[in-house]
Amino acid sequence: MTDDANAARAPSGTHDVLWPESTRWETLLALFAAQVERAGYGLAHTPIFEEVKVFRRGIGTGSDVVGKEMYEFEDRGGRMLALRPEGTAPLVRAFVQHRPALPWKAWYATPAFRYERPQAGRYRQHHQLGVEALGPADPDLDVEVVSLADGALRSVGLTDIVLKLNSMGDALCRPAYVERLRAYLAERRDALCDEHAQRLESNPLRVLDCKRPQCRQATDAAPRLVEVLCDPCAAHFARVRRGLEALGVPYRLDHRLVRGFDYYSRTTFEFASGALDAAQNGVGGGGRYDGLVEMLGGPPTPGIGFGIGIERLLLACDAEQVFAVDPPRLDAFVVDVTGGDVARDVTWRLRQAGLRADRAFDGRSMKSQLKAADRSGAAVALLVGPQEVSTRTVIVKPLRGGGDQRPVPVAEVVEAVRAARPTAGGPEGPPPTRRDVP
RNA sequence: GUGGCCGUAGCUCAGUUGGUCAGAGCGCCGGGAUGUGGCCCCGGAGGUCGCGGGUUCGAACCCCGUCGGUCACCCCA
Repeated sequence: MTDDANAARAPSGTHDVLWPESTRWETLLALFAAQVERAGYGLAHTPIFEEVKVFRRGIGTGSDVVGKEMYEFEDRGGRMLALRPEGTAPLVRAFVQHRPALPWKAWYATPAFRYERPQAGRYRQHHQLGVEALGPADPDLDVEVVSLADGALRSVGLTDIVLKLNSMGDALCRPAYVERLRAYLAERRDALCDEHAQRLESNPLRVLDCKRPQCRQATDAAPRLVEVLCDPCAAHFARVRRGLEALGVPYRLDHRLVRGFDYYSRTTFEFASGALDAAQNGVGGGGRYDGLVEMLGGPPTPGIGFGIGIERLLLACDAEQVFAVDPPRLDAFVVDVTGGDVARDVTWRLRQAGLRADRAFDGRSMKSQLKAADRSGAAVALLVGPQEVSTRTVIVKPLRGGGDQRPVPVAEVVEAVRAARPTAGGPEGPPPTRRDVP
């Protein structure tokens, strides 16, 4: 990029998604929507910003996301607001506010904002696809949600992904475990990295997912939460595991999986792409949050959900060389060298008939217009010169594949173009061509 | 927030130890007799070398600052 110093540009950490890349996004959204709606989830839109307390109470002030990464601001009325850093808390807030009938299953596609230093796969505005299911404490709901996330990732062709699974216990068994872990680690404080020696008191769980070798060593033999779950949590977790196995969803138990938000309880999970060697290889994650609704002022209501990062999912697709999506092509491109009346009328007519049609502007030469027709990817070019005008015809010239050009009466143009279309779609036009999408 | 690397035409990049160093490929625009794209040929537009300051007789090349990008840490999608 060699912009002038004063040329406008997207803010640091944000990015534009322009055509044709945007067709991948569209296709992804459509695939995702089809899968989760098939499972009874309905689309929910909530505001892009919320009162700060929605996130503070739900995610927890101890997390980095809330502590130092939120886009907070005070509006003109003195309200403290924040751009959403994730998707769960806003949806739970909406639940608390509207109290829809249970079970309530919703999905969303939304931007999320975090003030972090940008790097590969990490943006200040990124986008997430996700679902939330409120009401049932049933472990089969966990199975449903995890398998939906797994299915969403696999539906775009990803295969090199690992599902990591853990249980964080509940308010009964976790506190006891945390104390035990703290005591265990306290004896080995010197073996920990500086940072976690510090954080030992405030949040010993986080030491478990430290990547530094010394911390890994110190925690290898540490007591594991899954081994000391209370009976109900253990039974829940066992049922979840059995369900995933029954559905053929492969997973790997990971006792170090301690997700960053305070609201998680019991089942937590994360998907990592093996194709991404960057530090940001997590393409999605989620978990159960049985206390969150109460934290936001609602009645005790269990819940579980997941979020998938769109940018990271697409990066993983690039790395695995899957989910290449062809942008939709035009059915016809009108080339008119007689002043444009025919281009104007014929193009309009084709569009009215549900066909994809475009044309050249500014009265360019035939060569120029044909080049544009070629670049557009249109199936046929419709040529109009003085002779065609006088005979009220249009030359239909195939641009792709074989076939000779032939004159067609203007009155029959729509049918001629429809017949020349590469795909036999409905009157609304062909669907986007998808490659590598099962 | 901390650190490493980078910043030359729309894109990908060349630019020797500072002195025709402002270039190439692709893309874009135009042309290749008599209305017809893709291949090929010819021509053209387009950059105050991110920005500001400094060193020097002279800087795209050196120094400082700044902005942006990128990678890593932290954390996460």
